Amino acid sequence: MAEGPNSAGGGENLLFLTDEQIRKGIEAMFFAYRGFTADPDRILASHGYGRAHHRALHFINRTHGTTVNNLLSVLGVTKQSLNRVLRTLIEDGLVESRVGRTDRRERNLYLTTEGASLERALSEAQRDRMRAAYRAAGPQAVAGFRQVLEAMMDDEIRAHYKTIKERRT
Amino acid sequence: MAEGPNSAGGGENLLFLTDEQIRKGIEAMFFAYRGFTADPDRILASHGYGRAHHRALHFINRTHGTTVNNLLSVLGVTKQSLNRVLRTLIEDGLVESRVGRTDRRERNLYLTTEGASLERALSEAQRDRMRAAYRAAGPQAVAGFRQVLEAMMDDEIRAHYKTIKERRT
DNA sequence: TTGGAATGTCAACAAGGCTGACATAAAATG
DNA sequence: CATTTTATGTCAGCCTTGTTGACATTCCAA
Repeated sequence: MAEGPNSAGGGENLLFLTDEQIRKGIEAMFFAYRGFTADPDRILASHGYGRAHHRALHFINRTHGTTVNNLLSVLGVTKQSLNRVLRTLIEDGLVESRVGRTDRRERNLYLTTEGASLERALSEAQRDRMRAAYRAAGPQAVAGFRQVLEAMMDDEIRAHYKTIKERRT
Repeated sequence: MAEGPNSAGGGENLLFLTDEQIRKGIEAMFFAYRGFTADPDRILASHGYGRAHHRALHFINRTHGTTVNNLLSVLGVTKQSLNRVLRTLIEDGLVESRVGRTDRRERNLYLTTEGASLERALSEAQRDRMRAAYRAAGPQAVAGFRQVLEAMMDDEIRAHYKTIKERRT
């Protein structure tokens, strides 16, 4: 038969999975991620913040009152690293940290009015680009985009993502 | 009509572009990129290298004999930053830097046997995950994935990407 | 031949990861 | 009630990888 390296199994058509195709996908991912972060990065820089601050603001905004531990597992960083970022956000009055009601060891995190305002500016910039890309590619492409991205996540992380996915706000 | 915030024009159906959809896409991008880099990161760490080394190896491998300037514009970093990475790779015998024949200010970069070997290990790990994701999502999803990613790049970067795309090896 | 562009190097600094050690308070458990 | 575990914060030190600025070298073109 001599079908080449991608003829292995399952009865499905896997000929589209050439190394060349996949290599292009890798580079597309690399270049697209740069575009994806470019706009918020500019805003952040003008405020003296970095991407780490953006991520914290984003996830605090998405799940109001989340705990530090929760945030750690979503962001996948150490508490020391997150703490440095949180401390500056709290000092600058963008984030409020309240002692937990049921468990007073916990800290529940909320955006202040000012924090919500910066978060909105950042996510609007990012959404604008994403919206333009979606629009250019069309609904069917977007569905495929999401499918591939979801399949690319680590299992544990996919659980986080799905939690977010099912939430109704 | 009261169609909501996404009813603006063009005659196309843009109702799928809800802020909620787009927010999910943003988070998918964030989580997927982590998965995308996780496997090579582990290999790199065991060699005492970081992502910057991976990127350099990748693009030197793709365009043998590329110059430093060329690499700079693809990677989007300063020459000082790239130089530090290149220096360690050269010192460790993974990359060879030859003085340009026509212009002796230029340095043409090549992977050594050892460098090519590490590059292969890194890209194989990354391709394995990408292949699994592609396989799980199917050919149509992959096409959509690539369309959206391409639309998300900066214009200048898209030019780089397309150059790569059209190359026949 | 001289000035400017391209290239590379050195030094210093910052962001944001990491580990390790330690403190505190509160909850859970014996 | 005593002890252990959990959640959080903090200090110190290290690494990678980005940044600027200053400066040397090389080449090309006016």
